[in-house]
Amino acid sequence: MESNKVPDIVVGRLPIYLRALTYLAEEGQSVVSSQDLGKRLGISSAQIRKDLSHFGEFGKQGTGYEVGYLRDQLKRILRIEGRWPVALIGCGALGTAVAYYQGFAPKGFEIAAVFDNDPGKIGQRVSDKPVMDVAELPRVVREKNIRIAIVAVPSTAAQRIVNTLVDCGIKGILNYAPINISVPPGVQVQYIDPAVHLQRMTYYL
Amino acid sequence: MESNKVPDIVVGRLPIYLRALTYLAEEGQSVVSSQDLGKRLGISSAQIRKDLSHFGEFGKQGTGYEVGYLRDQLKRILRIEGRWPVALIGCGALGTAVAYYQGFAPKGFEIAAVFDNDPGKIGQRVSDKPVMDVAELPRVVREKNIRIAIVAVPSTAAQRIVNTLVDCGIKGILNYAPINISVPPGVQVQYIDPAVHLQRMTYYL
DNA sequence: TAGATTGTTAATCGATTAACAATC
DNA sequence: TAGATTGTTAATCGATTAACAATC
Repeated sequence: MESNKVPDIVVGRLPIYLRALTYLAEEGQSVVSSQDLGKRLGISSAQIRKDLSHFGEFGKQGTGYEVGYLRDQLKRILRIEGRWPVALIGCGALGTAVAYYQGFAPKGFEIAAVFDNDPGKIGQRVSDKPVMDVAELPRVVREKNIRIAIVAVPSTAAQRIVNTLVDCGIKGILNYAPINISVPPGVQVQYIDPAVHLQRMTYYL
Repeated sequence: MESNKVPDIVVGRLPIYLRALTYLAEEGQSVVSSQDLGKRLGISSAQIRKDLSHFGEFGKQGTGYEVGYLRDQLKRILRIEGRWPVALIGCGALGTAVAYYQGFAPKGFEIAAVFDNDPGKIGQRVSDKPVMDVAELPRVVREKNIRIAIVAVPSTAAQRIVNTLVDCGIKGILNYAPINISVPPGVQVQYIDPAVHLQRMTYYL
């Protein structure tokens, strides 16, 4: 095990491994080799072994990896054994869809609070949660110990709300607004922009 | 200009550059240097110049890049001068949200047809488009000359529908199902899995 | 002209892969 | 034991960066 700095690109692959292992566990497969897993993901077996070796020794020579065990270890490494509370900012069409999305809970996240700045929306319920005034962000973030936020506001409002979030102590932001935002060091940002993914494909068509 | 094979990672950054240039053009900025742009995106100026150099010479020494011109060149390179018709498969909560998403049109895509296999949904309208039977996929894809599809079906159905799409001649797939799918060479796949992005951040929290 | 910035080369840096001893 | 597969090392491959001549 090398306990130095693990490359971001390696950390970025762990959730992909985890997703595949969770699937295999559901399928009832109890053991998987790096070769099996690699074939499934389009990744070389050497890369999988090297990636995992950053965190420890999880396999058995001649056999491979115990699916459930490796899955749990990856959850531990990624710190998603429990359930992270997440703040959702923006309750328009996109934000509402995010609020109803079923995919977060099984992966270790729950929308703990929903915010908007439209008086017409504040107080209403979305996916069984009350929409709160953005002004309440600092209080709620503190009270619920929220460290991650999902930004689903219009592009024009994105940087402003991100600044607010950072001030509230948010350390991870998942940004659905199709715009680059800037954050201070130590704050993680990930982007979801489906159009960008489509544009990555057209070059090859 | 090097007209050999352009690395995928370079092609992948072009939509990011394009997004920033579109934004700058809207802001009324007419010229941008690689340094400006890089600072905005958190990318080195050298990398931006190197990336662009794969496709031609677009800048002017001492000045930088004309924003509108470079934006249009990137659109040309990415082949998004026109509007690509896209098939949307799956009309549940997620698919419906995708159908209503406003972000595709300005980036060069339009949902040209919506499909589901639920008789209760077929014939209804979603975002002003009729939901069609998946059985009609081959005909519609051919008639509308569709080459890109968005998959928003349950994980359990994803690989099956992807196989159908590939048989229909689809060459690019944007997959919202949280599962790895396999496709033959020559078919592009991109993934949208918000939970994976969240999991990439928790490691650092 | 002086200052700024490009496009490109060469050097550096980092990631992937091949290979294999260890061992289940 | 024989076969298979891990974890790790060293080699390879590719991507990023520094530097600078060219030139606007």
